[in-house]
Amino acid sequence: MLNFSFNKSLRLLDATAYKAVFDDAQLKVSKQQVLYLARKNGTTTPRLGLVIAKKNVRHATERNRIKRILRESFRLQQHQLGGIDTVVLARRGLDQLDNSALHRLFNQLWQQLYEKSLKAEKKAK
RNA sequence: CGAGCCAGCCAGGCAGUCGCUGGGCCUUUUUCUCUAUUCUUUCACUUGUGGUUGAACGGGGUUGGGGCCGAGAGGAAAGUCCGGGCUCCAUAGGGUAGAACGCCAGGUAACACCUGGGGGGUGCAAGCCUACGGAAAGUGCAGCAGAGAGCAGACCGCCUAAGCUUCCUCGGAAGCCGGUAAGGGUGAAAGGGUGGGGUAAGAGCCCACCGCGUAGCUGGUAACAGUCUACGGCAUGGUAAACCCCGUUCGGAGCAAGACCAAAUAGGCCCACUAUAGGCGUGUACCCGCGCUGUGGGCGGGUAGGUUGCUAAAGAUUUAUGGCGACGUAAAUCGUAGAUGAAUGACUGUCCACGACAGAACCCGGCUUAUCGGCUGGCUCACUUU
Repeated sequence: MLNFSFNKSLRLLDATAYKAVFDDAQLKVSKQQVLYLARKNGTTTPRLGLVIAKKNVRHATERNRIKRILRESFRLQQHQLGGIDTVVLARRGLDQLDNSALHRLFNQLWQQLYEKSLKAEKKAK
């Protein structure tokens, strides 16, 4: 039985961790409303960081909703990803989507990210 | 039943699966650590004590894993517009400047809030609105229209008594000099209103009533009110969310406040050691040469980071009691989010009225703004029926 919990070890916890991803984004996946930046973290578990700017998503309730659904989708996909640190940035218009559309969007992007990371590994070899 | 007014309450429910945050309890050698007892190693001597080495078996704390239990956004959590608590800094006292407030009384920790009362406005009414001190200290401002807009003003109209001139039928007529704020007209506003007297025509010019002002009296804690009394012929147009004047209040900065612990790197201070030394690198090794460089320890400030502040509170509910009321007092009961790259959820099913506005960030009291609907109570008006 896999463990689908989502505790602090699966999050980016401070500015240095965020900065590492921003400065060395090996993998990028994006759609009109979101951008994923990611890099290897040298461990076997993935970690997630969120940047939902007030500028792009006006209301606090909408920001909370997006973050919750993002974390939920990450929680369910975590075993596919391996040791990757990811920062997700919201763009304008993300708050226009409803919950099910958000789920679809995020799952699609996690899939793309996973495939890209496999390719990158093959190249390295 | 229709239209409307006021006050208060609710903010999708239920079930299943998977999660998040911080509590409580249990469990697990998972980490580090403290410690009782027993045995053991070795040393000292005052010969059974103390130190020391290791082990066994307990107990506690801490960290990690697992399990169970119960808790977990709002009426506005929002805007950050007021007021306070709390924290640090400053502070003899007074004044100036500046800001806020502005009918009266009360409530409160305090307020720009609330309650009660008064004045004004508005609605048939229940009610609602009210920035409601001073224009009789000074300065300023006011489009268009209009003759004139603040020591008023003759455009039309009205008058021709007095004075002058001319004519004359000696009654008067015309003109000049003028008079006049009743009427028309302009304007948001034209310097009290109505009636009478008066007059050439008029005019607070005089009178009555109404209104206004001042002083008194009466009622009221007061704002204020009065069908009361006296006096004043009437003066003082508007604007103070224009400057201003008067009265009252106000020290500053904020939880990124403040307190504590505290890496790495750089720098500071102190102490010890060392100057033909030592360390590192290098010439194949030694001797020796060359290049680079003081070494070790401690202290304090302080950054990242962590802990705390951090939720028990001017607290809620109920009852009693004082008060018209806001609210106060007393007793009993309850113990109600505390995150920090930031939790309080996601999915599925189901029911219905088909779910609005919207997310705590030190904490309270207000105000303001947003809001799908639903429910409860009280009241007003209109209609119908009896």
